[in-house]
Amino acid sequence: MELEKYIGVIVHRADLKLNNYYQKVVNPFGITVDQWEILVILWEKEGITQKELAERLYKDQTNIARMLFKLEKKGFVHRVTHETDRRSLRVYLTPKGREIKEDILAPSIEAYKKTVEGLSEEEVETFRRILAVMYNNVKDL
Amino acid sequence: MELEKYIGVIVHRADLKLNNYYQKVVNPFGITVDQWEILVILWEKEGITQKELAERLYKDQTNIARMLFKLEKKGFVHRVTHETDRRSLRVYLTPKGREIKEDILAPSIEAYKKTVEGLSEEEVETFRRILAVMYNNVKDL
DNA sequence: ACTATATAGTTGCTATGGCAACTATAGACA
DNA sequence: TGTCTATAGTTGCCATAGCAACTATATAGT
Repeated sequence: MELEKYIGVIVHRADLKLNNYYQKVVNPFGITVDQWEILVILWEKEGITQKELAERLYKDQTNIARMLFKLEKKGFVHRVTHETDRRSLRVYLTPKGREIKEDILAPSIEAYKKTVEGLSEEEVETFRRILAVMYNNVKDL
Repeated sequence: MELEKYIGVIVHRADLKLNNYYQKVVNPFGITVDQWEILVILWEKEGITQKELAERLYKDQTNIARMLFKLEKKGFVHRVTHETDRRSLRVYLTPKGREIKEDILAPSIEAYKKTVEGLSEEEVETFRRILAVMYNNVKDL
């Protein structure tokens, strides 16, 4: 069977190219794409714990912790021990972390538009639907 | 804009899950998914150079070299200096490398079927087409 | 109150990805 | 032939991903 027939192979290739492009978009802000994902969540709601962040982003708690450490080192976020559960850490934005929210929005939307260029709204929706089916097909295997 | 609206985000998540599943499929053979990709190419044609492998797989030559090093260490491939260009290395399968080709085919096809379960042939083709459009949209940006 | 178990987070290890710098060889051109 | 440039591959660095082992704290059950 040809390599490109496997869904995982072509999705992986697309993922790398997309990530590569998105990285260039957020590069001027001094963050990585994955760090940007964390910030997007925090712009919506601060004070959530690392575990909640991990669940919200479908990412490994280990890696969330490490990314937060880097974001903290760069001055975008800070972490505070949970008042009633000293095992947990609440994550908050610094002024610097809040500041870039508005600046990064336009380039982000621009990136989205470039990604779906030449495709109808309906095609994009179809894509999302099929991707979700595939995701659910393999997620618990 | 909501995080899940970004194509890169959802494709990345799907990629991780797919990779995770495919990894379990090839695990019993003692290889990783990316190493499997290399083997698939070699099963089709041996003696190509690392550079050709990288181009064929749309992967970084650096990483191809490292994966080949691991495959060599595990005894699946061996590398021979090109007869007329001593900068190049030709990659060949060992008997062990050829052996698993047949054994791995059935589980691979099974994995493909599970991935596209519940989708029509046409839907899968549509998905491939749209993914290709997105890929081409961002590949040179 | 005491013990056993569960949970939040961290550390260490190995995998790929991508980039820059480097070595060695090949090829082009004067 | 000698030099300059291009190319194949390697090494080093930093990014995320995922897993196992570990620490510290919280909670359930006795």
